[in-house]
Amino acid sequence: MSDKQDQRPSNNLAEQVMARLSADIRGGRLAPGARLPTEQALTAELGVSRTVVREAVAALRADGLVVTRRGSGAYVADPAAGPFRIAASTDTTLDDILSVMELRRAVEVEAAALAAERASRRQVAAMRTAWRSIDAALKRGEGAVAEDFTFHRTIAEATGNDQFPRFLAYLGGHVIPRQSVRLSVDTPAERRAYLERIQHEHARIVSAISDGDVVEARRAMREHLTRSLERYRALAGGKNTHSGGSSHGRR
Amino acid sequence: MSDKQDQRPSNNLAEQVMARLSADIRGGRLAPGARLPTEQALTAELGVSRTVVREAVAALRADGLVVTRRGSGAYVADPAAGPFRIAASTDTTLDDILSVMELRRAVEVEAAALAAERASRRQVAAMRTAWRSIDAALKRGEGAVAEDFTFHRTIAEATGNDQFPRFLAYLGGHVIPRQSVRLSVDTPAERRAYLERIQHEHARIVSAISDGDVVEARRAMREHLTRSLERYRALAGGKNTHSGGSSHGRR
DNA sequence: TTTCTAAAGTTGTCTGACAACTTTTCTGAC
DNA sequence: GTCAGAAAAGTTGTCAGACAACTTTAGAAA
Repeated sequence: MSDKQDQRPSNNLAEQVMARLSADIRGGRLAPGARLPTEQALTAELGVSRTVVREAVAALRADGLVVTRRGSGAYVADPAAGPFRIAASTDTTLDDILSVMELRRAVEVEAAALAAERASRRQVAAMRTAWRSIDAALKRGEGAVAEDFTFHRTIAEATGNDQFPRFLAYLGGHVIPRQSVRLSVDTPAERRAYLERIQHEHARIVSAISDGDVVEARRAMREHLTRSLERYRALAGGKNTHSGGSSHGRR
Repeated sequence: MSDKQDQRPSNNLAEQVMARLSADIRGGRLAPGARLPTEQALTAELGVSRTVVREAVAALRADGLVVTRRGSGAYVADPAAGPFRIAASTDTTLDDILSVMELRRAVEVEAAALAAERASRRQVAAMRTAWRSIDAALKRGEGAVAEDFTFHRTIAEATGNDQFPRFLAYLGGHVIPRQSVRLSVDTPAERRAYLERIQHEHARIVSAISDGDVVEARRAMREHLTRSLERYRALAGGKNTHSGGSSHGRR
């Protein structure tokens, strides 16, 4: 339930066919391992040319939903495991961004802890270099969003687990671009104070990681990202205590 | 660096063309917003038919890497944000699974904390129901992997943040299937003892969430998943202290 | 300079054909 | 009756050509 698809008419026939087949697969009407109708059958059933059907199947194959075997047919992929993606359409609300930021916080807090356990001297040095880059950008009066992202990436890389930087990079594309909005609402003085506090938080994170202090690294990163979240939440109007929306009285 | 692609010859021309274009985009040779070569140009340059080129572009469009405008051309999508996916090819190593499990732990530990803050009475009841389903399955002598997954999903849903269950569902497809391996190496007695301990851990997690005890919920979930990780790590031969592989002496 | 029109360029769709490969069916020997 | 091999049918992969729908550019006219 609640898949939130882009359900526009899509003047593209191939996309319509793809949406149809994709729904059949995710809806369970086509079980994993089952064979799709032949291209000929689909052209007849849907009233489109084979070109369109083939492009639709190519798209499904790119999403990992089906595999094709020449001479045999197209089959639903085993774990029906399409890629993970975040809506990222035009109707992204502030609540959507908060949801993604919470997910990001979960990953980065743990990344800081793992980095404190595992970071090499060289990786810690990379963090300090990234920190100084932010400082330099701030002194130039810039927002330093790219430098900030690089800083967080160096921590993710220090986990020794490639999934962390990869996932962070993915999330970054969905959160970072809007940070300019956040910064633009303040006066220059407020903004400068804010950015300096951020840098101080960054420094504490690096210190903890450098010391191998897992607990403190986690705490510092959590505080850093939680403040970022709170700031966003305030922007949302303060009426939501969390991204869920609907209230539910417990206790 | 270190992208770890499936670089098999791939007897499918369209996939080769797609890989080529995909690399051009991710490698920055085609900047966001830039126009791709026309289909005609690609057919000439790559020596393939227009059918092949069109299928490749359709695949890229499905991945969100390009958008096409009829009569105008194909353009690199703005945030160049393809979907997040985990390798999941045939050559998945134990280290790969450990990497994913660490990412999962990061997300689920935070999910338990958020659930402790936000879960409604109904959602807590759903957790207890899922817990009893595991119990019933164990009494029937089953492995209860599906029930276990449902249990964890109820917690993710109780965060009120849709990203958590969605991401967990995605990761589940890459980790859960292999749990059968884990269970098959034990004697029935060992296995039973293990599963009962798991259930005890589950119960502590639910209690903490039900009490609204954020710290304890986090701790219980972390302990639960860390033990799972350690078990896997032992299987890997114990020679790796973490998934990174290469050693790097610090301190 | 501005505006309208025509032309060229580009993607979207259809049709037909053949190659490469897999699955099924048929045939013949035992 | 059973099995092995060959033939046939079925299916995806690739190529080629054509036209429709739409966009961009170039040119003509005011």
